Amino acid sequence: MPHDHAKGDHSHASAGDDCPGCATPDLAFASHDHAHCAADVLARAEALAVASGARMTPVRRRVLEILLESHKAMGAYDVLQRLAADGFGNQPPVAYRALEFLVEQGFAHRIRRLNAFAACMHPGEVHAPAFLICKSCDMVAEAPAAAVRAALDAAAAEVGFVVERSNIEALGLCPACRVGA
Amino acid sequence: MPHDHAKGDHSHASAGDDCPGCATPDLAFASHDHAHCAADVLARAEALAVASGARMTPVRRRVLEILLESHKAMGAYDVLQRLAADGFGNQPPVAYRALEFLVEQGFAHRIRRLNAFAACMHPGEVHAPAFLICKSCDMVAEAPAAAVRAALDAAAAEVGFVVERSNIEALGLCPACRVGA
DNA sequence: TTATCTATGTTATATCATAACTGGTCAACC
DNA sequence: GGTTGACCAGTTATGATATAACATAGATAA
Repeated sequence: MPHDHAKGDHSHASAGDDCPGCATPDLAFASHDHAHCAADVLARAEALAVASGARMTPVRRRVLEILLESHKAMGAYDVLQRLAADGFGNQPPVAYRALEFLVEQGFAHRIRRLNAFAACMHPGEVHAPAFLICKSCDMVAEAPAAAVRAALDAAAAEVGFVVERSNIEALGLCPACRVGA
Repeated sequence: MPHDHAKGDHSHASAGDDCPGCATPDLAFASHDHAHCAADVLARAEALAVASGARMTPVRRRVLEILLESHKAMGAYDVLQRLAADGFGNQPPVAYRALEFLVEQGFAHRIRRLNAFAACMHPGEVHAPAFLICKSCDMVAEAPAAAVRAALDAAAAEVGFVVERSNIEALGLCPACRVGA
């Protein structure tokens, strides 16, 4: 098993078991079959939605698909433009509501540093990611950050503060861009 | 010595040595003589600016004073309103430029989660703070987060990512509000 | 003292986000 | 079948945050 999932090994909706997300936690920065990667994540999200009773409507699905097209974060208005081109509404709330749903369900993440959103590459897995944002190619990866969260909780506990939610984002250079520049 | 400063023990511009910032890293959440606290931080920032050749102009000083009035983060437009009331310009760039200067100098921090700014309570000390944001009283404390940063650097390094800047913010309940609620 | 640099002020606009209301769809229930 | 209630999508309108670009004025350095 490539890595531990907090909920045990997840089951893939698609056939086969060469899930890129399992093979590489730093998926975004690794070269991979992105079509497979995106389809796999989408399928997993769909399955989770069915399981939890959350309604994966056409707009919501389309927004997730759009986010999954690349490992970059997208602004709500960029998403909106794409939606409008596909015949969906073209007013901000359409995009924001779908994005909010995806974030709530854990199918997408909000990257505060960029005022943008990125598809979650590990839907259904309990993960507390740190976001690694490459300033050169704009790609965003989710790094496993259990240790970081633990350190943060400890630092907070030291002053009597109880952490409820946190965002941990790092700006820097991904492996590929570090070599290039 | 209350705690270690990376640059050695700082010297206080004000007399005495009962610097609240030294006594309590979780300054914001501890009850303290805030007038003293603010004056001390301001004096330290002024001294640092002189030392580094950075120009602490009237607007910039005033913005820092405003931020120092409480341990809460303030939006740029709130700051602007205060500036305008004091006879400074009342257009957004006036506030944004002063805030940008303060952040660059390390005299203030940007809290991305709040789209707001808070005075740095440890100017001149090398520190990599995590921000603890109380969702009840809105106060923001800087927790010493060297360990958190180290964990983040390590998690990033594992996938070949080099961290340049990072923001670590936690939302939760401060000691006082935790008791109250 | 002139040239240069930096800071402030202003106008205008870009970008990000949400409130409030309208109408449509679907399932549960009578 | 019709009604109800929940939820979703669409729209209008506005609010909140942030920056580009240019004009003016003050400090610094030659």
